[in-house]
Amino acid sequence: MDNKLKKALKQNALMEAAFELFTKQGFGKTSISEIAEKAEVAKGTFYLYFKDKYDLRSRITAHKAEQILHRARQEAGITEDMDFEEMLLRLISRTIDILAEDKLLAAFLVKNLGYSTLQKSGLLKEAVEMAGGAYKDPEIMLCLILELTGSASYSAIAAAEPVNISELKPHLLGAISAILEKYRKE
Amino acid sequence: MDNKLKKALKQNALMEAAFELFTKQGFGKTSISEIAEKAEVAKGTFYLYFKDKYDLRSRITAHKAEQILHRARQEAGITEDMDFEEMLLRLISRTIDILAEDKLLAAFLVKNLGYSTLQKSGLLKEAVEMAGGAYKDPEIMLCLILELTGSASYSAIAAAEPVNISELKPHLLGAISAILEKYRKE
Amino acid sequence: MDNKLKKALKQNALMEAAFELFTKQGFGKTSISEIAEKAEVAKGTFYLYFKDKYDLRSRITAHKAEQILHRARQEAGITEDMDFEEMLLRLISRTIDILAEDKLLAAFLVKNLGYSTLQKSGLLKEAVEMAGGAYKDPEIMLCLILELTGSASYSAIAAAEPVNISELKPHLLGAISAILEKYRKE
Amino acid sequence: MDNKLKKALKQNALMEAAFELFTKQGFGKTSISEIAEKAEVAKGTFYLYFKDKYDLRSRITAHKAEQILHRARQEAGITEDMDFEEMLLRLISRTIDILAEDKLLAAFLVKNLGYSTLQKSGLLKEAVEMAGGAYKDPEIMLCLILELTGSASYSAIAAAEPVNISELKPHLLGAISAILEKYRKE
DNA sequence: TATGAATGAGTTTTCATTCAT
DNA sequence: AATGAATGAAAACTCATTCAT
Repeated sequence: MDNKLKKALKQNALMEAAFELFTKQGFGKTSISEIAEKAEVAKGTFYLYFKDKYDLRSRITAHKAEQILHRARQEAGITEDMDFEEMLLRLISRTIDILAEDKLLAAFLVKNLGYSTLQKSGLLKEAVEMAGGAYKDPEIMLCLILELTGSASYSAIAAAEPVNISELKPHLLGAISAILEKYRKE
Repeated sequence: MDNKLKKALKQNALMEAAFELFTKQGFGKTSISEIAEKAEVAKGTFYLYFKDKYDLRSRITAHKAEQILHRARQEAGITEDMDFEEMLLRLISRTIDILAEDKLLAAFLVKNLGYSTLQKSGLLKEAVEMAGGAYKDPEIMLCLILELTGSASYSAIAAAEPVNISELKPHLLGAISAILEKYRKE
Repeated sequence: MDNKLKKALKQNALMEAAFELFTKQGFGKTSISEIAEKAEVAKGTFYLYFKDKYDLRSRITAHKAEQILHRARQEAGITEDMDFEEMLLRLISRTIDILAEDKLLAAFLVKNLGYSTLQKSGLLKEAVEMAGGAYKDPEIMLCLILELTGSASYSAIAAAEPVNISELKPHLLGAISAILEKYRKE
Repeated sequence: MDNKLKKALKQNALMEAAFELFTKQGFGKTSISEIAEKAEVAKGTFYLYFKDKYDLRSRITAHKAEQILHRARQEAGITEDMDFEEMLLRLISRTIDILAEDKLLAAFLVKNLGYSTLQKSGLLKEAVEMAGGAYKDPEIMLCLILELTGSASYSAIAAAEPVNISELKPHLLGAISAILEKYRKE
């Protein structure tokens, strides 16, 4: 009903407010009062939707990650006839582009999105299976690729170190190709 | 003389106590009282040595990083006649071993040691110069390698994901080789 | 409604408690905990109403000054047909009587009520205008009178120096008359 | 000896440092550490010379007041043949000039120098005796004059309210004349 | 459901004072 | 006499959480 809609709106307002504050001033320096104030909601209302700050953070993380991955997949222009390498590179490339548009989101996800969360999302399992035919040790290989991608692109996005993300991107994709090559069953 | 020694000991006691608490229960959940208590020092003494918790953290980070790198270099068995690749792989391998022995230290450094801190340490600059003769874009290449190493080995050390560190290590070194190969001047 | 009333009551309780403590033991030796305890309110509640001790003090000062002036005016028995001198003397006389009843209040106001606060209150401006017709330099004249009154009666009220206030009062009013005389337009 | 000189110098350094800090940031916001630091003396040394902050303050007050009064008397150009009124006016005028040169000193003395301290200084007693011949109630009269002078000139010096001190001075001296007139035995 | 005043435990921080050197 | 590191009691201030409305 209208009621459910309202509820969802309040929850969403809280999550968005918290996300902004967490990214701008850090999790530790953000209080529940601040979040409630920014969301234009009473302090007590917070507890109607979330157990505490930690609960809120993990729900934001999952939500944001899902959004990003879903969008990246949609926009990556993947077709049936592509091979695994091309699909993966396209997906990564598009994800980087999306994160590059939003430094704060990138920083937030890198800090809070562990490999284990990704594993749960199903996407990774899917990818491991797809890679299984043509590559050795697909899970380890994908882990290496994902860690490299996350870590290096974060550094370039957030601090432009050692170079900015658009300059880094071809290098990163090249390195990924090299790793894939190494793991390809001859 | 004696006084300075005592002072250094107190400071060290505070840093060690804080390090343990930060790694065991997290930075945000550690209070200055706790640190002082664990260091067997009065609360007020903390403020004789550190401005606040943040100051303490950054000084611990720098200190620990320097320790690790120094030890790794000492123990890596590097000799004059080695080529760059061998030296780098040995250094990384030894660093991983050291970190593998101490999960908590690994976690702490990954969280708090940014690429920029490493850059300041001088070691990186040195490596870039050494690589300059035989590799294209040495800084970017090294950045990719370091991010991959830090991120992947952390995941393996801290959570044994996707596999434990001893299993991951050969894969990681292999991936690094593949990246080096890609950047080698013909 | 009821809520607002409660809020006002709490604020008032804090101000009254603080006033008593400030006057009895001094501002510097009064802690916020003490104030809260005396007001029978939790420590945190203090910060719901006041920024800090300084904020509280200035609000008490303004509040007390307004109270006193209002009461003095009410009780001074001023009528339309009186001339300025009579009105002023009656007002001052009544103010002194009120302060004489409450040494601590007198001490508090003398310490914390600057001339500038009085200026803001509007009463002074009014008096300046009224005096303008019959007296030269009315603002300076009134300033001299007020400073003399405040300072001398404080000394007599608080310490009975050189004599107690009831003995001093006629002298003070006499001195004020002399000053008025001096400034009267021929 | 040299030793006594050294001692006196340290004590003096502490008093001067404290005076500056008390006037600049207030008594309550000045700590003993700060005073010692500014005096370039170890914290513990403070306790060799003063019992606590209050002791220090009262000694500074007495010292500064004596200095001022002595200087004012020296510079007032008083001669044997002057009558009481002229002497008093000259003394007050010179004192105001001295205080006008040093706002902070003026503020400090007004806050900390009570009428009772003045009484102890002997100067007041002397003045009362001198006035005794020609004026009624000489002590009360002098008290009124001193309170008026202190209070009004402080306001003008510290805040230029209602006008600056050089503008106020003739008014103040005029008012004093009027008071003297009133108390003169016919 | 929603509110926001109230709480008080817990945290940071300051600082007068001591005392071994 | 002089030092200044160390102390710890006490102050200021924060904030998650509750609960009456």
